[in-house]
Amino acid sequence: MIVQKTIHDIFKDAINSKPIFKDKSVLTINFTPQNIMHRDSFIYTLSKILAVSLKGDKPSNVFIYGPTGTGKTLVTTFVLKELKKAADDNGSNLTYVYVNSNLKRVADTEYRLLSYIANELGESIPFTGLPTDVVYDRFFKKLKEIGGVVILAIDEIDILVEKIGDRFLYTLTRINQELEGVVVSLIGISNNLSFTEHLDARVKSSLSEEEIWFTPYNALQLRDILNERAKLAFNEGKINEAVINKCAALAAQEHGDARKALDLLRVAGEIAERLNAEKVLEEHVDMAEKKIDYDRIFEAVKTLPKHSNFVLYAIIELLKENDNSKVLTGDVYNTYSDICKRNKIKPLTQRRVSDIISELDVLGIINAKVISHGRYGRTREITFSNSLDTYLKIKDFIKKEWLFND
DNA sequence: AGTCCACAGGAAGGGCAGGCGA
DNA sequence: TCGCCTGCCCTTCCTGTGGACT
Repeated sequence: MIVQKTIHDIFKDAINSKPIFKDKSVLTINFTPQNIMHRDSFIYTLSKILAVSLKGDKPSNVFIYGPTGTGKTLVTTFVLKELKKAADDNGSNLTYVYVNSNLKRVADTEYRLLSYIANELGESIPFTGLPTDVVYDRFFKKLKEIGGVVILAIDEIDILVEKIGDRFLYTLTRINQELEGVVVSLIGISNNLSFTEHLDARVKSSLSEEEIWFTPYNALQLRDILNERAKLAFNEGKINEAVINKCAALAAQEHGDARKALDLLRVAGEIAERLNAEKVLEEHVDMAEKKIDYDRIFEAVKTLPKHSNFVLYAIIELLKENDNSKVLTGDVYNTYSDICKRNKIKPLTQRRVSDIISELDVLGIINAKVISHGRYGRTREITFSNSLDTYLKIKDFIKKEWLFND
């Protein structure tokens, strides 16, 4: 009788229980909330700077900087959308283009960037094939045709400058003297303040006509944000205050990163869902933290070409042998060459492998620090940026993916 | 103070593929 | 189809470098 009642309850619960999520998309970075919390002063400042465009005047160029997940992109796109609405209502000629330099095939080269912006403005330009000056001509022609005020918001502008230099920015900041009937204004967004030190002095002063520094969120502000989003994202009773506080606290430790806080909350919810839990618990947040780190590395590794995978494989093999301490470039190159030979593949040169190690470091897959051993030379010291378990899984993936003899 | 190591990393350029315009 | 232009990946050649050793 008791058993029957239990089974009955299980079935009844299954029928009656609500899913954990109401709308998961609320917890992604693409979601723009109606109410942007704790960023009022930044919205006000940026709006004030851009408002002159409604009268057809050129707004100052703005340089926005601050750590990751402090709402720079959110505030900028929000203000631009509102500005566009106001311009349309007002009959002002205003156009804006938002460029994320971190997207592959957008800002790898000056050509790509130009063709991307031109395409956004409605000028069809192939992604390769034309001489750069022809692309510039078409771009300028399109700008003249559009006329009015054109605002270009370039996100992660530091990555752009690193890849293609500052010539393009120089041209853009000088464009208003060259073209009649159109004014172009720039918004540069970056989480790396020091990058401006390498800019041409004229570009630097021009880009920084106005500067806005986005301060990180504190744990209380993150909690407010998460609470607001959780109301929209989760069904009632599926999440409690303690879980939200934990996500906020973990993200606050990492320079107040709202993106990280939202990721933690979303992944914790997904884990709870997968484990058929009644609601999201604090232990799900711990699991989420580990999963996010693994996924981040795995996603990066998946896109790497063959030789980068082999180099990473060599690093993992060596670090495992060395008890997870550290390895040097020379050792990595020897092991990598052995792996290539075993698989009948011609190894790349040490010069190229040195660059691959740098690339892996930039992607956050490993840590590589240049150190000097004095008499015994200068090299890079390579360590894991994550747990050994994560790398062993990555190693298995590489082995399966490239089917080689280890 | 000078030497030397083991690279780091810049510069130049080759080879290939994709795409355009005549 | 062909010449031209670009991006991408790579090699070759080279100079620079921090600090232990002599």
